[in-house]
This record gives sequence, structure tokens and C-alpha cells, in this order.
Amino acid sequence: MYKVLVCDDDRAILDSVGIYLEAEGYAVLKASDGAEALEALRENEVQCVVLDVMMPRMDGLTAMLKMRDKYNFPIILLSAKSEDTDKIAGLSFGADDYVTKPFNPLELTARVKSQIRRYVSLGSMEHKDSVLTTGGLSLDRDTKAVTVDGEPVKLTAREYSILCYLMENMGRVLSSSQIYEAFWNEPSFGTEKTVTVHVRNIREKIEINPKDPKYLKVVWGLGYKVEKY
Amino acid sequence: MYKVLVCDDDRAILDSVGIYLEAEGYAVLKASDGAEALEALRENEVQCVVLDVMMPRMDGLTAMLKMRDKYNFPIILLSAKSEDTDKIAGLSFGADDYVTKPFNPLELTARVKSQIRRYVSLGSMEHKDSVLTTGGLSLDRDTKAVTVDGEPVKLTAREYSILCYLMENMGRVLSSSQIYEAFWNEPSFGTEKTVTVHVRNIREKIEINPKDPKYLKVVWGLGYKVEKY
DNA sequence: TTTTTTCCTTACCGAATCCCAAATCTTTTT
DNA sequence: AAAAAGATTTGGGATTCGGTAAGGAAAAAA
Repeated sequence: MYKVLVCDDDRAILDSVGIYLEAEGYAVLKASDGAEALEALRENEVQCVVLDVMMPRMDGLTAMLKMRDKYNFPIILLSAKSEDTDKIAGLSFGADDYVTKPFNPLELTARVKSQIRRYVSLGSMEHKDSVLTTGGLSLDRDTKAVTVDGEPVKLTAREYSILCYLMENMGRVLSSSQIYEAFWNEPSFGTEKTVTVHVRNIREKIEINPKDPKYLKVVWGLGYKVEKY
Repeated sequence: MYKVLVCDDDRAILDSVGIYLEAEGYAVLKASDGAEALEALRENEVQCVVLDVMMPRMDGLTAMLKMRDKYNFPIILLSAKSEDTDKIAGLSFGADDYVTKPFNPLELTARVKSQIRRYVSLGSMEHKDSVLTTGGLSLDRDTKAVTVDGEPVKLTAREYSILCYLMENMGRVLSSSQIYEAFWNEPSFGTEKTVTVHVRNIREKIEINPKDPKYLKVVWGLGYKVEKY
């Protein structure tokens, strides 16, 4: 039976999440701050951790960094929508997934399930491929380095995030609002144009001829995609 | 067509939200308290619920918990602005999003749209195959790619949606007005002719001989269908 | 801290593309 | 043969995308 550690200072959330996860057949350990969580980990082998960002004594991000020193199980962060400390900031610090409050407990359960499946199927193999490639374009999610035909390309944070998202969904068409919502955690009304400007800037950097893009293509009326070669 | 249940004791809000959602092409069910909402859910399959927190008889949070026992559609809470957002985030455990009153109806609409998109795409991720096929014709809903005998075909956005709709209902006959209303939410007087034109353009692209269509056939006096092979 | 630099967002215009409706022609049904 | 339904063609109008630029925010440097 797989074990999941849930860490949140709100007991109501702790209990309810526990109920949902137990219904899925997981054993649930509970902690109400980072210190308690680390202590629980010393005595138990878990396959996944759900961690609130805002907690007394030791906050979630600090706790996560300490966990990463010793363990490599997946970590899912919880945070209130209002704090909005960028999704990317959280993920790039070593989290595997990120859920904003309020959240659907069923969705959290689904994410836990999917993280555990990935974790155990990799069988503690450290070899998750962090490099995405198509044709001469490649992106390394560990080093955040992007190269075209071996030449390094300097992208800004937003540009990197957008390109990364598109390459993780290689071949799939994503609408401007989908892309927008993936990073701003906000539905878009009228702000989709921002995405097109970023797309243009990305093309300027990674395409030989931005007018006739080879990698980052538009699908009229539907969205953008990265071509799979 | 997706259905949204809106629940609020203020009839003015109920009506205005209803108008905006209907303009977006959703079917709207209305309820004025939690009990009514639960009853409506027994008789209808909905894809999203908008729920006021403060209501007589049965309040929103209680209603939400009861809904979570049986359903897993997204729930969006409405709450008074007075409480601070972090507090709401904590209290509203189990919701997928929240909006504070007073609110911009367009914002609420955008959030509903975004939740429904996530909900239906998650559903199709698990079970349904994203590729529809009949004979040599195939359509991939992820990449939005259509091929005939392996050859890629370039369709416009509207052509794609119409073909997709027909292929999702493979073998079934759909009238022009049905097809029209599926995308252009609302009337269909004289406008069915437009569908005819699109059908012709689609045939031009996917049929060997558009005069004697193999896939996209007409059923005289009733409508169109995609032949199942 | 203040200054400097880089980056993000928004607005606008032009160009490419597509949608729609009307008019006309063809096929099917009665 | 007449009537009804679908097929085809065409042009104006609406959308969507690309490109540019400027103001403001954020990050980096001093």
C-alpha cells in the first residue's frame, strides 16, 4: 500500500484530503507544519507528499528544499490563489505539481495518483528525461537551456515557460487562452493577445525565418503548436 | 451543449448570470437554494455549478459537500467581498474556484468556461481515444490533424469543428440547423445554408470525388452524416 | 536605497485568411 | 414538369494573426 504525507496547518483540509485519499486506497500521514512533516518522513517511507506553501514555523518551500536533499518522491504544492507566487517559481524549485486553493479534492486525488504512478513506474530510476527535442530544437528542463542546431538561445522567463509548455505537449494544438491560463492561473478575457506577442518574440529567437516558422506553428483559429519531427 | 447550474437566492443575479452564460452557448439551470440545486442535479447531467455561499434553507458550503459525495464536476463559489480572500480559500475547501461579489459577469463566464474546458479535457484524457477514424479518413482531436489515406489535409477552424462534430456522431444523421446551432449558439433561420457551403468545402478537401462523396454523405431532407466503415 | 537595465504588457494597424449570405445551377422527389 | 433540397460560385465583411512601439513593472546593478 502506498503512503502519502499531507501537510497543512488547516486541520479541516487535512482531514478531508485524508478521507479522499484513503478512499483511493492510500495510507495517509498527516502533519501540520514543515517540521512535523520532516519528522514523519524519518520514520516512514512515502511515495508522495502534498505540501501547503503557507504554514507556521516552517513554510512549505523551505520544507520542500530540505526534503529534496534526502528524498526524491514527488511533491505537490498547495497554495492560495491570492498569494500567486508564480507557478513557475514553485515548480522550478523542485515541486512536481502545483494546485491552487480552492481545489477540487477529486482533482488533487487524481494528481496524487498520477504522480505515484509515474514515480513507481520509474522504479526510483533517476532517469526521467529532462530534455525535450524536435528537429534541431532542444530544451533542457533541468538547466533551462534552449539550443537550436547546437547554438544556445537566450530566452526570458516567460518565453521559456511558454515554449516549455508547448514542447511538453508536442504536436498538440493549444489555444492562446489555454497557454495563458497555464501560467497566470487566471482565466483570460481579452488578454490572449499577450501570448501572441511572446510567441512572436520566441520565434524571433528560435526560428531561422520567423515569417515561415519551422517549429512554432500557428493553426488558424485554434491556437499554436510545436511541430513534432 | 454543456449545462451549467447556477444557484443563488437573489433572482436578479440568477437572471443576469443566466443571460451571460446562455450568450456563451451554455444551457443554464437555475435554483434559489441548496435543496433546489440538489434536486435539479438528480434530473440533469451538468458540467459545472455556480454556487452562492450565503443562502436560506441550505447554504452553499453544505450543498457543495453533498454534491461532492456523488459528483465530480467543477464547483465555483460566489461569496461576499467582506471576507478576505485567504480565508475564503481555506473555507471553500472542495471548490474549484471562487468569485467575490460584486463581480463582473464576464469574469464569471470566463471562469466557467475555463473550468468546463479542464473538466471535459480531463474526462477525455482517461477514456476516450483522441483519434476518430472511418475508412481512410482520420481526425486527431489533440493535434487537430485530419488525414485521408495518410495524406494530411488542411481544414479551416470551422470546417474542422463541423467535421469533428459529425465524426463524433459517426453514422448518425444531423440536420443543418443542428450542426449550425452546435457552434453558432442560437437562431437558425435561413442560416442553415451556410452549413451547406462548409460541407461543400470540406468535401472538396477530404473526398476523392466531391460529387460522389464516400465519407460525408447527405441524407435527403434530413441532413448529413459521416459514413461508418 | 537609487539608478539602470531588462522584460512584460497593452494598444494599434495592416495583411492574410476565413466566414457568410445571396444568387444561380443541379439533382431528387412528387 | 414542377417543386423542393442540395451543390456550387462569388464577393463583401468580419476575424485572426503578425509586426511595431511605447509605457510601466520588475529585476539587476550601483
